[in-house]
Amino acid sequence: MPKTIAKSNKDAAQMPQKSRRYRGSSGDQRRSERYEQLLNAGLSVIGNQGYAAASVRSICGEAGLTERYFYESFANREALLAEVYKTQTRYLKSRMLAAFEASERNTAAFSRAGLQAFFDTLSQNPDIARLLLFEVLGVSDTIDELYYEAMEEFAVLIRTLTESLGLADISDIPDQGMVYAGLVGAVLQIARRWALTNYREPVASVIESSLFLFIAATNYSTAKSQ
Amino acid sequence: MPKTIAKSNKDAAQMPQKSRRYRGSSGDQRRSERYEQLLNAGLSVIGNQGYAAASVRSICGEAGLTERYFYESFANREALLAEVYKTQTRYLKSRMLAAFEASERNTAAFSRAGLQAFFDTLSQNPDIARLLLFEVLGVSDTIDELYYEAMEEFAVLIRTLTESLGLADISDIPDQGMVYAGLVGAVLQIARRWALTNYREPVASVIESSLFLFIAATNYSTAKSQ
DNA sequence: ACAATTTGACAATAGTTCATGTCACTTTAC
DNA sequence: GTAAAGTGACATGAACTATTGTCAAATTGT
Repeated sequence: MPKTIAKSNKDAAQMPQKSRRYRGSSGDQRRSERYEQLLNAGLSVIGNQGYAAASVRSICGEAGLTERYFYESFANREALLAEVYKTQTRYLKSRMLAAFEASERNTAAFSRAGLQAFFDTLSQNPDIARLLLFEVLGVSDTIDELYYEAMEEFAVLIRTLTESLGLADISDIPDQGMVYAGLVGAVLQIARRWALTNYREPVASVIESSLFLFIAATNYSTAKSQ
Repeated sequence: MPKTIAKSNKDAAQMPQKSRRYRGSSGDQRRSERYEQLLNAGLSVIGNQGYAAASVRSICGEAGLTERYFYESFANREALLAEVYKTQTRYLKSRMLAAFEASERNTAAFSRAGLQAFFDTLSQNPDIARLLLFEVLGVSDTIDELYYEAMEEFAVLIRTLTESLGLADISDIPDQGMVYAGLVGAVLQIARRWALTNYREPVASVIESSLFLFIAATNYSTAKSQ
Protein backbone atom coordinates (compact mmCIF):
# COMPACT_ATOMS: atom_id res chain seq x y z
CA MET A 1 0.00 0.00 0.00
CA PRO A 2 1.44 3.37 -1.00
CA LYS A 3 2.41 5.84 1.65
CA THR A 4 -0.05 8.40 0.39
CA ILE A 5 -3.21 7.85 -1.50
CA ALA A 6 -2.66 9.15 -5.00
CA LYS A 7 -4.02 12.64 -5.21
CA SER A 8 -5.16 12.10 -8.72
CA ASN A 9 -8.06 9.79 -9.24
CA LYS A 10 -9.41 8.31 -12.44
CA ASP A 11 -11.10 11.52 -13.44
CA ALA A 12 -8.00 13.61 -13.06
CA ALA A 13 -7.08 13.33 -16.71
CA GLN A 14 -10.39 14.83 -17.66
CA MET A 15 -10.10 17.70 -15.25
CA PRO A 16 -8.38 20.90 -16.31
CA GLN A 17 -5.17 20.18 -14.47
CA LYS A 18 -3.35 23.42 -13.94
CA SER A 19 -0.25 23.54 -16.05
CA ARG A 20 3.26 23.86 -14.81
CA ARG A 21 5.87 26.32 -15.99
CA TYR A 22 8.45 24.80 -18.30
CA ARG A 23 11.59 26.36 -19.69
CA GLY A 24 10.49 29.75 -18.50
CA SER A 25 7.02 29.89 -19.98
CA SER A 26 3.59 28.91 -18.80
CA GLY A 27 1.49 26.18 -20.32
CA ASP A 28 -0.63 28.60 -22.23
CA GLN A 29 2.40 30.39 -23.58
CA ARG A 30 3.97 27.15 -24.71
CA ARG A 31 0.76 25.99 -26.31
CA SER A 32 0.27 29.18 -28.24
CA GLU A 33 3.90 29.15 -29.31
CA ARG A 34 3.43 25.68 -30.73
CA TYR A 35 0.27 26.87 -32.41
CA GLU A 36 2.20 29.66 -34.07
CA GLN A 37 4.97 27.31 -35.13
CA LEU A 38 2.44 25.01 -36.72
CA LEU A 39 0.72 27.87 -38.51
CA ASN A 40 4.03 29.07 -39.93
CA ALA A 41 5.11 25.58 -40.87
CA GLY A 42 1.74 25.02 -42.51
CA LEU A 43 2.11 28.12 -44.62
CA SER A 44 5.63 27.12 -45.53
CA VAL A 45 4.81 23.57 -46.60
CA ILE A 46 1.54 24.41 -48.33
CA GLY A 47 3.07 27.41 -50.02
CA ASN A 48 6.13 25.54 -51.23
CA GLN A 49 4.89 22.04 -51.95
CA GLY A 50 1.14 22.43 -52.13
CA TYR A 51 -1.67 21.31 -49.86
CA ALA A 52 -1.69 17.80 -51.28
CA ALA A 53 1.87 17.30 -50.06
CA ALA A 54 1.20 18.93 -46.72
CA SER A 55 0.89 15.84 -44.55
CA VAL A 56 0.67 16.09 -40.81
CA ARG A 57 4.10 14.55 -40.66
CA SER A 58 5.75 17.04 -42.99
CA ILE A 59 4.17 19.99 -41.25
CA CYS A 60 5.29 18.77 -37.85
CA GLY A 61 8.75 18.13 -39.23
CA GLU A 62 8.92 21.67 -40.55
CA ALA A 63 7.65 23.00 -37.25
CA GLY A 64 10.10 20.93 -35.23
CA LEU A 65 7.25 19.39 -33.26
CA THR A 66 5.78 15.94 -33.03
CA GLU A 67 2.40 14.81 -34.25
CA ARG A 68 0.86 14.91 -30.82
CA TYR A 69 1.14 18.67 -30.73
CA PHE A 70 -0.50 18.94 -34.07
CA TYR A 71 -3.68 17.43 -32.72
CA GLU A 72 -3.38 19.59 -29.66
CA SER A 73 -4.04 22.61 -31.84
CA PHE A 74 -5.95 21.28 -34.85
CA ALA A 75 -8.50 18.59 -35.41
CA ASN A 76 -6.98 17.66 -38.76
CA ARG A 77 -5.12 18.89 -41.80
CA GLU A 78 -8.07 20.81 -43.12
CA ALA A 79 -8.53 22.73 -39.88
CA LEU A 80 -4.93 23.87 -40.17
CA LEU A 81 -5.45 24.96 -43.76
CA ALA A 82 -8.49 26.95 -42.71
CA GLU A 83 -6.59 28.76 -39.98
CA VAL A 84 -3.59 29.45 -42.18
CA TYR A 85 -5.87 30.80 -44.85
CA LYS A 86 -7.73 33.04 -42.43
CA THR A 87 -4.50 34.33 -40.95
CA GLN A 88 -3.03 35.22 -44.31
CA THR A 89 -6.13 36.88 -45.72
CA ARG A 90 -6.27 38.92 -42.51
CA TYR A 91 -2.66 39.89 -42.98
CA LEU A 92 -3.17 40.83 -46.61
CA LYS A 93 -6.20 42.88 -45.75
CA SER A 94 -4.38 44.73 -43.01
CA ARG A 95 -1.57 45.65 -45.36
CA MET A 96 -4.04 46.93 -47.91
CA LEU A 97 -5.93 48.94 -45.32
CA ALA A 98 -2.73 50.51 -44.13
CA ALA A 99 -1.89 51.45 -47.70
CA PHE A 100 -5.32 52.96 -48.18
CA GLU A 101 -4.97 55.10 -45.12
CA ALA A 102 -1.57 56.36 -46.15
CA SER A 103 -2.80 57.25 -49.59
CA GLU A 104 -3.95 60.50 -51.05
CA ARG A 105 -7.69 60.85 -51.37
CA ASN A 106 -8.04 60.73 -55.10
CA THR A 107 -9.24 57.83 -57.12
CA ALA A 108 -6.06 56.87 -58.95
CA ALA A 109 -3.72 57.19 -56.00
CA PHE A 110 -6.16 55.37 -53.79
CA SER A 111 -6.64 52.33 -56.00
CA ARG A 112 -2.98 52.26 -56.85
CA ALA A 113 -2.00 52.17 -53.20
CA GLY A 114 -4.23 49.20 -52.50
CA LEU A 115 -3.06 47.31 -55.55
CA GLN A 116 0.54 48.06 -54.74
CA ALA A 117 0.11 46.58 -51.28
CA PHE A 118 -1.62 43.54 -52.73
CA PHE A 119 0.96 42.73 -55.37
CA ASP A 120 3.88 43.60 -53.13
CA THR A 121 2.66 41.21 -50.49
CA LEU A 122 2.34 38.40 -53.00
CA SER A 123 5.67 38.91 -54.69
CA GLN A 124 7.45 39.26 -51.37
CA ASN A 125 5.82 36.08 -50.08
CA PRO A 126 5.43 33.53 -52.83
CA ASP A 127 4.18 31.01 -50.32
CA ILE A 128 1.27 33.28 -49.46
CA ALA A 129 0.64 33.79 -53.16
CA ARG A 130 0.48 30.08 -53.82
CA LEU A 131 -1.77 29.51 -50.85
CA LEU A 132 -4.24 32.27 -51.66
CA LEU A 133 -4.23 32.00 -55.43
CA PHE A 134 -4.00 28.27 -56.04
CA GLU A 135 -4.03 25.87 -53.15
CA VAL A 136 -7.25 26.89 -51.53
CA LEU A 137 -9.64 26.03 -54.32
CA GLY A 138 -11.38 22.70 -54.61
CA VAL A 139 -10.19 21.26 -51.32
CA SER A 140 -13.54 20.79 -49.65
CA ASP A 141 -16.89 22.47 -49.22
CA THR A 142 -15.75 24.02 -45.97
CA ILE A 143 -12.69 25.59 -47.54
CA ASP A 144 -14.64 26.68 -50.58
CA GLU A 145 -16.95 28.48 -48.21
CA LEU A 146 -14.00 30.23 -46.63
CA TYR A 147 -12.73 31.25 -50.03
CA TYR A 148 -16.10 32.61 -50.94
CA GLU A 149 -16.31 34.64 -47.75
CA ALA A 150 -12.84 36.05 -48.20
CA MET A 151 -13.53 37.12 -51.78
CA GLU A 152 -16.75 38.68 -50.65
CA GLU A 153 -14.96 40.58 -47.94
CA PHE A 154 -12.42 41.96 -50.37
CA ALA A 155 -15.17 42.97 -52.76
CA VAL A 156 -17.07 44.72 -50.00
CA LEU A 157 -13.87 46.35 -48.85
CA ILE A 158 -13.03 48.02 -52.12
CA ARG A 159 -16.65 48.85 -52.72
CA THR A 160 -17.25 50.65 -49.46
CA LEU A 161 -13.90 52.39 -49.69
CA THR A 162 -14.48 53.74 -53.16
CA GLU A 163 -18.05 54.65 -52.39
CA SER A 164 -17.21 56.36 -49.14
CA LEU A 165 -14.78 58.51 -51.05
CA GLY A 166 -17.40 59.35 -53.60
CA LEU A 167 -15.10 57.86 -56.20
CA ALA A 168 -17.61 55.65 -57.86
CA ASP A 169 -21.26 55.25 -58.42
CA ILE A 170 -22.33 52.23 -60.34
CA SER A 171 -25.80 52.16 -58.89
CA ASP A 172 -27.30 51.65 -62.31
CA ILE A 173 -25.82 48.18 -62.42
CA PRO A 174 -28.23 45.41 -61.51
CA ASP A 175 -26.03 43.50 -59.09
CA GLN A 176 -23.20 45.62 -57.76
CA GLY A 177 -21.84 42.87 -55.55
CA MET A 178 -21.33 40.78 -58.63
CA VAL A 179 -19.47 43.50 -60.49
CA TYR A 180 -17.16 44.04 -57.55
CA ALA A 181 -16.63 40.31 -57.29
CA GLY A 182 -15.66 40.42 -60.94
CA LEU A 183 -13.12 43.16 -60.27
CA VAL A 184 -11.62 41.14 -57.46
CA GLY A 185 -11.51 38.15 -59.79
CA ALA A 186 -9.76 40.21 -62.43
CA VAL A 187 -7.02 41.21 -60.02
CA LEU A 188 -6.68 37.65 -58.77
CA GLN A 189 -6.37 36.33 -62.29
CA ILE A 190 -3.75 38.90 -63.17
CA ALA A 191 -1.91 37.84 -60.04
CA ARG A 192 -2.18 34.17 -61.02
CA ARG A 193 -0.83 34.91 -64.43
CA TRP A 194 1.96 36.86 -62.87
CA ALA A 195 2.81 34.08 -60.45
CA LEU A 196 2.69 31.41 -63.16
CA THR A 197 5.21 33.34 -65.19
CA ASN A 198 7.51 33.61 -62.18
CA TYR A 199 6.83 37.29 -61.52
CA ARG A 200 8.70 38.19 -64.64
CA GLU A 201 6.74 41.33 -65.47
CA PRO A 202 7.51 44.40 -63.39
CA VAL A 203 5.10 45.05 -60.56
CA ALA A 204 4.23 48.42 -62.08
CA SER A 205 2.85 46.64 -65.10
CA VAL A 206 0.42 44.40 -63.22
CA ILE A 207 -0.67 47.38 -61.17
CA GLU A 208 -1.39 49.47 -64.26
CA SER A 209 -3.37 46.70 -65.90
CA SER A 210 -5.47 46.14 -62.80
CA LEU A 211 -5.91 49.83 -62.28
CA PHE A 212 -7.15 50.21 -65.82
CA LEU A 213 -10.03 47.83 -65.16
CA PHE A 214 -10.94 49.52 -61.91
CA ILE A 215 -10.99 52.97 -63.40
CA ALA A 216 -12.76 51.83 -66.53
CA ALA A 217 -15.52 50.20 -64.50
CA THR A 218 -16.09 53.26 -62.33
CA ASN A 219 -15.65 55.89 -65.00
CA TYR A 220 -17.84 54.18 -67.52
CA SER A 221 -20.99 54.27 -65.46
CA THR A 222 -20.51 57.82 -64.27
CA ALA A 223 -19.77 58.94 -67.82
CA LYS A 224 -22.85 57.15 -69.04
CA SER A 225 -25.10 58.74 -66.43
CA GLN A 226 -23.93 62.23 -67.25
CA MET B 1 6.90 -32.52 -78.99
CA PRO B 2 3.96 -30.41 -80.10
CA LYS B 3 2.45 -30.91 -83.52
CA THR B 4 3.28 -27.40 -84.54
CA ILE B 5 5.93 -25.13 -83.24
CA ALA B 6 4.16 -22.42 -81.31
CA LYS B 7 3.75 -19.43 -83.55
CA SER B 8 4.28 -17.09 -80.67
CA ASN B 9 7.70 -17.05 -79.13
CA LYS B 10 8.88 -15.27 -76.03
CA ASP B 11 8.89 -11.92 -77.72
CA ALA B 12 5.33 -12.19 -78.88
CA ALA B 13 3.99 -10.14 -76.01
CA GLN B 14 6.17 -7.27 -77.05
CA MET B 15 5.15 -7.44 -80.66
CA PRO B 16 2.06 -5.56 -81.84
CA GLN B 17 -0.13 -8.60 -82.08
CA LYS B 18 -3.04 -7.81 -84.29
CA SER B 19 -6.23 -7.65 -82.31
CA ARG B 20 -9.30 -9.75 -82.77
CA ARG B 21 -12.86 -8.51 -83.18
CA TYR B 22 -14.93 -8.79 -80.03
CA ARG B 23 -18.63 -8.15 -79.58
CA GLY B 24 -18.84 -6.59 -83.00
CA SER B 25 -16.05 -4.07 -82.73
CA SER B 26 -12.38 -4.07 -83.48
CA GLY B 27 -9.66 -3.77 -80.92
CA ASP B 28 -9.08 -0.13 -81.67
CA GLN B 29 -12.78 0.63 -81.43
CA ARG B 30 -13.04 -1.12 -78.09
CA ARG B 31 -10.01 0.63 -76.77
CA SER B 32 -11.24 4.06 -77.77
CA GLU B 33 -14.67 3.29 -76.33
CA ARG B 34 -13.06 2.46 -73.02
CA TYR B 35 -11.05 5.64 -73.26
CA GLU B 36 -14.26 7.61 -73.71
CA GLN B 37 -15.92 5.83 -70.81
CA LEU B 38 -13.00 6.66 -68.59
CA LEU B 39 -13.01 10.29 -69.66
CA ASN B 40 -16.71 10.59 -68.90
CA ALA B 41 -16.37 8.78 -65.61
CA GLY B 42 -13.46 11.03 -64.74
CA LEU B 43 -15.50 14.13 -65.37
CA SER B 44 -18.36 12.73 -63.36
CA VAL B 45 -16.33 11.76 -60.31
CA ILE B 46 -14.11 14.83 -60.32
CA GLY B 47 -17.07 17.09 -60.96
CA ASN B 48 -19.19 15.57 -58.22
CA GLN B 49 -16.74 14.57 -55.53
CA GLY B 50 -13.61 16.50 -56.38
CA TYR B 51 -10.24 15.47 -57.72
CA ALA B 52 -8.98 14.44 -54.29
CA ALA B 53 -11.68 11.80 -54.11
CA ALA B 54 -11.18 10.66 -57.68
CA SER B 55 -9.19 7.50 -57.09
CA VAL B 56 -8.42 5.12 -59.90
CA ARG B 57 -10.79 2.67 -58.28
CA SER B 58 -13.72 5.05 -58.08
CA ILE B 59 -13.25 6.22 -61.65
CA CYS B 60 -13.12 2.66 -62.92
CA GLY B 61 -16.17 1.82 -60.88
CA GLU B 62 -18.04 4.72 -62.39
CA ALA B 63 -16.88 3.72 -65.85
CA GLY B 64 -17.83 0.08 -65.36
CA LEU B 65 -14.29 -1.01 -66.16
CA THR B 66 -11.51 -2.56 -64.18
CA GLU B 67 -8.25 -0.96 -63.17
CA ARG B 68 -6.30 -2.68 -65.88
CA TYR B 69 -8.08 -0.65 -68.53
CA PHE B 70 -7.33 2.54 -66.72
CA TYR B 71 -3.62 2.01 -67.21
CA GLU B 72 -4.25 1.01 -70.79
CA SER B 73 -5.33 4.59 -71.47
CA PHE B 74 -3.64 6.72 -68.84
CA ALA B 75 -0.35 6.63 -67.04
CA ASN B 76 -1.94 7.84 -63.82
CA ARG B 77 -4.67 9.93 -62.26
CA GLU B 78 -3.10 13.18 -63.25
CA ALA B 79 -2.92 12.21 -66.91
CA LEU B 80 -6.64 11.55 -66.81
CA LEU B 81 -7.31 14.91 -65.20
CA ALA B 82 -5.26 16.61 -67.89
CA GLU B 83 -7.20 14.93 -70.67
CA VAL B 84 -10.57 15.60 -69.06
CA TYR B 85 -9.63 19.22 -68.61
CA LYS B 86 -8.49 19.60 -72.20
CA THR B 87 -11.62 17.94 -73.49
CA GLN B 88 -13.93 20.17 -71.52
CA THR B 89 -12.16 23.43 -72.30
CA ARG B 90 -12.29 22.42 -75.95
CA TYR B 91 -16.01 21.77 -75.61
CA LEU B 92 -16.64 25.06 -73.88
CA LYS B 93 -14.67 26.93 -76.49
CA SER B 94 -16.58 25.30 -79.32
CA ARG B 95 -19.89 26.28 -77.79
CA MET B 96 -18.74 29.84 -77.40
CA LEU B 97 -17.42 29.99 -80.94
CA ALA B 98 -20.72 28.69 -82.25
CA ALA B 99 -22.54 31.37 -80.28
CA PHE B 100 -20.25 34.05 -81.66
CA GLU B 101 -20.90 32.98 -85.23
CA ALA B 102 -24.64 32.96 -84.71
CA SER B 103 -24.58 36.41 -83.18
CA GLU B 104 -25.27 39.78 -84.70
CA ARG B 105 -22.16 41.80 -85.44
CA ASN B 106 -22.52 44.49 -82.84
CA THR B 107 -20.59 44.76 -79.67
CA ALA B 108 -23.32 44.14 -77.11
CA ALA B 109 -24.96 41.23 -78.92
CA PHE B 110 -21.60 39.70 -79.62
CA SER B 111 -20.28 39.71 -76.11
CA ARG B 112 -23.63 38.71 -74.76
CA ALA B 113 -23.77 35.68 -77.02
CA GLY B 114 -20.41 34.44 -75.86
CA LEU B 115 -21.19 35.00 -72.21
CA GLN B 116 -24.54 33.31 -72.61
CA ALA B 117 -22.88 30.22 -74.05
CA PHE B 118 -20.31 30.23 -71.25
CA PHE B 119 -22.75 30.53 -68.38
CA ASP B 120 -25.28 28.20 -69.97
CA THR B 121 -22.68 25.51 -70.34
CA LEU B 122 -21.67 25.79 -66.71
CA SER B 123 -25.15 25.85 -65.26
CA GLN B 124 -26.25 22.98 -67.46
CA ASN B 125 -23.20 20.94 -66.45
CA PRO B 126 -22.30 21.58 -62.84
CA ASP B 127 -19.64 18.91 -63.05
CA ILE B 128 -17.88 20.83 -65.79
CA ALA B 129 -18.22 23.98 -63.71
CA ARG B 130 -16.63 22.38 -60.70
CA LEU B 131 -13.83 20.93 -62.78
CA LEU B 132 -12.98 24.13 -64.61
CA LEU B 133 -13.57 26.61 -61.81
CA PHE B 134 -12.30 24.80 -58.75
CA GLU B 135 -10.71 21.40 -59.09
CA VAL B 136 -7.99 22.23 -61.53
CA LEU B 137 -6.02 24.70 -59.45
CA GLY B 138 -3.13 23.72 -57.27
CA VAL B 139 -2.96 20.08 -58.32
CA SER B 140 0.52 20.07 -59.78
CA ASP B 141 2.84 22.15 -61.88
CA THR B 142 1.78 20.29 -64.99
CA ILE B 143 -1.89 20.99 -64.41
CA ASP B 144 -1.20 24.58 -63.46
CA GLU B 145 0.54 24.93 -66.79
CA LEU B 146 -2.54 23.58 -68.54
CA TYR B 147 -4.73 26.01 -66.66
CA TYR B 148 -2.49 28.87 -67.62
CA GLU B 149 -2.58 27.89 -71.28
CA ALA B 150 -6.35 27.55 -71.28
CA MET B 151 -6.86 30.96 -69.69
CA GLU B 152 -4.46 32.45 -72.16
CA GLU B 153 -6.37 30.87 -75.02
CA PHE B 154 -9.66 32.28 -73.83
CA ALA B 155 -8.11 35.69 -73.40
CA VAL B 156 -6.65 35.60 -76.91
CA LEU B 157 -9.97 34.35 -78.22
CA ILE B 158 -12.05 37.26 -76.97
CA ARG B 159 -9.31 39.68 -77.81
CA THR B 160 -8.96 38.70 -81.43
CA LEU B 161 -12.69 38.45 -81.84
CA THR B 162 -13.42 41.89 -80.49
CA GLU B 163 -10.50 43.40 -82.33
CA SER B 164 -11.40 41.76 -85.63
CA LEU B 165 -14.82 43.30 -85.32
CA GLY B 166 -13.36 46.69 -84.64
CA LEU B 167 -15.21 46.64 -81.36
CA ALA B 168 -12.35 47.61 -79.16
CA ASP B 169 -9.08 49.37 -79.19
CA ILE B 170 -7.20 49.42 -75.97
CA SER B 171 -3.84 49.87 -77.61
CA ASP B 172 -2.91 52.59 -75.17
CA ILE B 173 -2.74 50.01 -72.41
CA PRO B 174 0.75 48.82 -71.57
CA ASP B 175 0.08 45.08 -71.48
CA GLN B 176 -3.06 44.18 -73.36
CA GLY B 177 -2.70 40.46 -72.69
CA MET B 178 -2.83 41.20 -69.02
CA VAL B 179 -5.99 43.26 -69.28
CA TYR B 180 -7.70 40.53 -71.24
CA ALA B 181 -6.52 37.99 -68.71
CA GLY B 182 -8.13 40.19 -66.09
CA LEU B 183 -11.40 40.20 -67.97
CA VAL B 184 -11.34 36.43 -68.22
CA GLY B 185 -10.61 36.30 -64.51
CA ALA B 186 -13.53 38.59 -63.80
CA VAL B 187 -15.92 36.31 -65.64
CA LEU B 188 -14.47 33.23 -63.95
CA GLN B 189 -14.84 34.81 -60.54
CA ILE B 190 -18.42 35.78 -61.23
CA ALA B 191 -18.99 32.19 -62.29
CA ARG B 192 -17.38 30.89 -59.12
CA ARG B 193 -19.54 33.14 -57.01
CA TRP B 194 -22.54 31.98 -58.93
CA ALA B 195 -21.65 28.30 -58.49
CA LEU B 196 -20.90 28.71 -54.78
CA THR B 197 -24.36 30.18 -54.24
CA ASN B 198 -25.94 27.25 -56.06
CA TYR B 199 -26.77 29.19 -59.20
CA ARG B 200 -29.40 31.10 -57.32
CA GLU B 201 -29.16 34.31 -59.33
CA PRO B 202 -30.75 34.28 -62.76
CA VAL B 203 -28.38 33.70 -65.62
CA ALA B 204 -29.35 37.05 -67.10
CA SER B 205 -27.93 38.75 -64.04
CA VAL B 206 -24.49 37.18 -64.23
CA ILE B 207 -24.40 37.92 -67.94
CA GLU B 208 -25.24 41.59 -67.39
CA SER B 209 -22.61 42.00 -64.72
CA SER B 210 -19.94 40.41 -66.86
CA LEU B 211 -21.02 42.35 -69.87
CA PHE B 212 -20.76 45.57 -67.93
CA LEU B 213 -17.09 44.98 -67.28
CA PHE B 214 -16.37 44.06 -70.88
CA ILE B 215 -18.09 47.10 -72.26
CA ALA B 216 -16.63 49.40 -69.63
CA ALA B 217 -13.12 48.22 -70.44
CA THR B 218 -13.51 48.70 -74.16
CA ASN B 219 -15.56 51.91 -74.05
CA TYR B 220 -13.35 53.61 -71.55
CA SER B 221 -10.22 53.58 -73.63
CA THR B 222 -11.97 54.58 -76.84
CA ALA B 223 -13.75 57.40 -75.01
CA LYS B 224 -10.48 58.54 -73.52
CA SER B 225 -8.69 58.60 -76.85
CA GLN B 226 -11.38 60.68 -78.48
C1' DA C 1 -14.76 -28.42 -81.39
C1' DC C 2 -10.93 -26.13 -79.69
C1' DA C 3 -7.16 -23.16 -78.85
C1' DA C 4 -6.18 -18.36 -78.35
C1' DT C 5 -7.77 -13.89 -77.13
C1' DT C 6 -10.48 -10.81 -74.35
C1' DT C 7 -12.64 -9.65 -70.35
C1' DG C 8 -14.12 -9.09 -65.40
C1' DA C 9 -13.71 -10.01 -60.65
C1' DC C 10 -10.62 -9.84 -57.42
C1' DA C 11 -6.06 -11.02 -54.89
C1' DA C 12 -1.59 -9.26 -53.64
C1' DT C 13 2.10 -6.23 -52.80
C1' DA C 14 4.06 -2.21 -51.40
C1' DG C 15 3.57 2.18 -49.96
C1' DT C 16 1.31 6.17 -47.61
C1' DT C 17 -1.39 8.69 -44.25
C1' DC C 18 -3.97 9.72 -40.13
C1' DA C 19 -4.48 9.46 -35.50
C1' DT C 20 -3.38 7.38 -31.18
C1' DG C 21 -0.34 5.09 -28.06
C1' DT C 22 4.07 3.77 -25.66
C1' DC C 23 8.12 4.76 -23.17
C1' DA C 24 12.30 6.71 -21.76
C1' DC C 25 14.12 11.12 -20.82
C1' DT C 26 14.04 16.07 -19.15
C1' DT C 27 12.37 19.66 -16.33
C1' DT C 28 9.83 21.44 -12.61
C1' DA C 29 7.56 21.88 -7.96
C1' DC C 30 8.05 20.98 -3.35
C1' DG D 1 15.73 14.04 -3.72
C1' DT D 2 11.57 12.59 -5.51
C1' DA D 3 7.18 12.37 -7.73
C1' DA D 4 4.66 14.33 -11.26
C1' DA D 5 4.21 16.94 -15.52
C1' DG D 6 6.12 17.83 -19.96
C1' DT D 7 8.56 16.42 -23.96
C1' DG D 8 10.45 13.90 -28.02
C1' DA D 9 11.31 9.87 -30.69
C1' DC D 10 9.13 6.40 -32.35
C1' DA D 11 5.66 2.36 -32.57
C1' DT D 12 1.20 0.90 -33.84
C1' DG D 13 -3.01 -0.12 -36.30
C1' DA D 14 -6.50 0.83 -39.38
C1' DA D 15 -7.57 2.57 -43.70
C1' DC D 16 -6.40 3.90 -48.33
C1' DT D 17 -4.13 3.97 -52.76
C1' DA D 18 -1.58 2.68 -56.91
C1' DT D 19 -0.10 -0.78 -59.57
C1' DT D 20 0.63 -5.53 -60.95
C1' DG D 21 -0.85 -10.13 -61.10
C1' DT D 22 -3.96 -14.34 -61.08
C1' DC D 23 -7.60 -17.06 -62.84
C1' DA D 24 -11.91 -18.48 -64.51
C1' DA D 25 -15.53 -17.26 -67.70
C1' DA D 26 -16.95 -15.31 -72.10
C1' DT D 27 -16.05 -14.71 -76.95
C1' DT D 28 -13.88 -15.41 -81.20
C1' DG D 29 -11.32 -17.40 -85.44
C1' DT D 30 -10.62 -21.52 -87.73
